[in-house]
Amino acid sequence: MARGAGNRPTIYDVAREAGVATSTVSRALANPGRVNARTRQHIIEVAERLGYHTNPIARALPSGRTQTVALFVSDITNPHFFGIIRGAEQQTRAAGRTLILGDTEESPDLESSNVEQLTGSVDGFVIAASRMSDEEIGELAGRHRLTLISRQIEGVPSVIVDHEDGTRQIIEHLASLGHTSVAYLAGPRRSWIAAKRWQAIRATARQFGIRAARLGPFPPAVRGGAAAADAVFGHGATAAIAHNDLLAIGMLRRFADRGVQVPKDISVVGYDDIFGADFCSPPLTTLAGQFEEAGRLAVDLLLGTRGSGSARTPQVVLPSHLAIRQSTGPAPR
Amino acid sequence: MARGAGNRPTIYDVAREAGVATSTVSRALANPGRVNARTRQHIIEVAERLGYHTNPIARALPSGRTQTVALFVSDITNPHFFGIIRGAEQQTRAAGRTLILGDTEESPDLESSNVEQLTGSVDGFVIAASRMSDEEIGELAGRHRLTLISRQIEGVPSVIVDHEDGTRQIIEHLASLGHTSVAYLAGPRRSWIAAKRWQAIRATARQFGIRAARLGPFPPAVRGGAAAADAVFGHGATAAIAHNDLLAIGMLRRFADRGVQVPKDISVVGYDDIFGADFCSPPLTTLAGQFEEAGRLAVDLLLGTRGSGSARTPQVVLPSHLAIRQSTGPAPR
DNA sequence: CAATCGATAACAATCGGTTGCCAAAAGTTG
DNA sequence: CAACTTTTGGCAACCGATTGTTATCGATTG
Repeated sequence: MARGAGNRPTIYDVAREAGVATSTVSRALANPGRVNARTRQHIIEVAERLGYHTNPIARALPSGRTQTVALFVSDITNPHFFGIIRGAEQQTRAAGRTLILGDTEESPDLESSNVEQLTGSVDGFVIAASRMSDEEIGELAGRHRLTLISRQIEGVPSVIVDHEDGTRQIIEHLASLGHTSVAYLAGPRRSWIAAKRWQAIRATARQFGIRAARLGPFPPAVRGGAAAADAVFGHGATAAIAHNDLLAIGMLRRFADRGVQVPKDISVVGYDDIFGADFCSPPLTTLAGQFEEAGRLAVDLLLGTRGSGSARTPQVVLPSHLAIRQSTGPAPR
Repeated sequence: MARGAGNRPTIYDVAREAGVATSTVSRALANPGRVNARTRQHIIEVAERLGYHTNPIARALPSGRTQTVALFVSDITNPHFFGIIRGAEQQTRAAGRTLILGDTEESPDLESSNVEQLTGSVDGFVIAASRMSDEEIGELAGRHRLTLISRQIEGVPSVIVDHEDGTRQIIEHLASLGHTSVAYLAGPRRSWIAAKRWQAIRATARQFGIRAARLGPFPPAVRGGAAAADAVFGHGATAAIAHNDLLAIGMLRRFADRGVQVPKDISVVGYDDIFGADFCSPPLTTLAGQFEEAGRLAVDLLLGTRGSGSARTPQVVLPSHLAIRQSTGPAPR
């Protein structure tokens, strides 16, 4: 049988060297109090000398706990997720765990198959911007420890950034600039948050007496921006609310190419405040949220670190605020 | 003893249900040919019906192979690494493995302690932009499967993007624009690639009869740009070569704030061609490399997928090309 | 001085697969 | 039909740690 790489010393080596039983070594290392202080000290010294490290695989087998958390994002190339990844990585490490990262490429099937594949290797899952249906997620949540980011479902712990209030801020901002017709450049059909954004836009626009139209969907990436820009230009709205910053940045570029001036001819707003939103041209007005914090919280919820252990499933809503930059301005008359 | 989460069916359940021995189940699932086709079919059906999935932990224990690869990056917030992460994730998944991501926060100690902690849980390590010394890396490479990105050390497999030729392209470009004095805004002291870049800049500049100065080091982040911009302005060089695009973008912003015009008053060049380099203001001239490919290749090398198994340790050098945009122009007279 | 009690350490089962070896069954040949 | 070869399946050990249970030892106490 192939030996594990490197022939690292095992608990048996330590036990033999220290002249005690393996169980004593195990307890000395993990469970102080069950073993004499002197013996314990001796064992620790021997372990140190031999360069012993406990084998995480062997430890995980009986307990079923791997000290590992998986994070899935719907598109690893979207800078929006960097904050989430970073926060989750930090918090996971702070809890002495390890983070596994997966890209689900906007595919609900890849999500569930990834979960299936990693079951047993991880203690729980954080899924950001899931593309699965409510039913699928509910079913998965029943069989695994699972926390959501940017998705809210009854009975499943989640962290989202306040989209309703955020969208209100956007509409209010545009209304105060005199816009009376806005277009929402929609995100993926399966995106829960895209649906919520449109709902909020429509409802708030009505309150402010603003016409709102939904165009698209478009790929939520820079390359989707050209079609989106052309669509909104054809539609005639004076303000465009892009599903996310990637799309918005792509639109800015297209407008520049076509000689459309932003914000003189048209205002553009995005969501997420990603890296680059503050130095694109013109700098983008966008809804900012604490996504790093969202990543941290999601891991906390998953590990049960946070909260008084109340019976209710925690549904955290983080505040959002509009970062107003130069891509929005007074409506053309 | 706590049962593993969910009480998933084991190979024993399948064996009992199918009326065969566990070894037969194991072989039927993994080793076709050692078991009768009919029996095998039956076992597979039973496994399917029971919803059986092999427990990766249990499988890993005897073999010592976890089908898992770890990737460490020196700063998870740097978009430069996104391409690498993405490529590594893709290739890992393509090989049926799982990627573990770690942030080492520019700290050599965190690198080695992370490696130590994950030893036994992963089959190998990919370290991008390692901050460890050659000796430490060599020592680590002796005890673990290890591949480097953006770092070259005798005897350790690695993938780098051609910095010498790339730097030659930068200097040549600046020379052709009439610049006679360039400044290199240095990256972290422990960065191998920062040292290499400066070497190449100095050597090539001499060939072209250009004066070269090294300023810094500066934090390789947008926030480092202000100090870097002021330094190069004070120095008087007409062209600035920033250690990376983050720093370059930070400089562009500072120049804009101070009313220094790029490229009329000063030219700016970066390295990496990160997300945002093409839409910052002005768009950044920068050295582009195939970093996604680098991530893929590094995983390939690690897993031994690539190569004819030659005895020499593979040291891949990927080509680079200068993406010329609007941040460079003729030298002011 | 003996009985009892507590602290400490050892034994052994267990987690869920994999695999070397052997035995039984099936098939082949003289 | 017997002897022999080839499949095929089962037994059992093993990976390295954890943990419930039991044995042992010394100390305390009636």
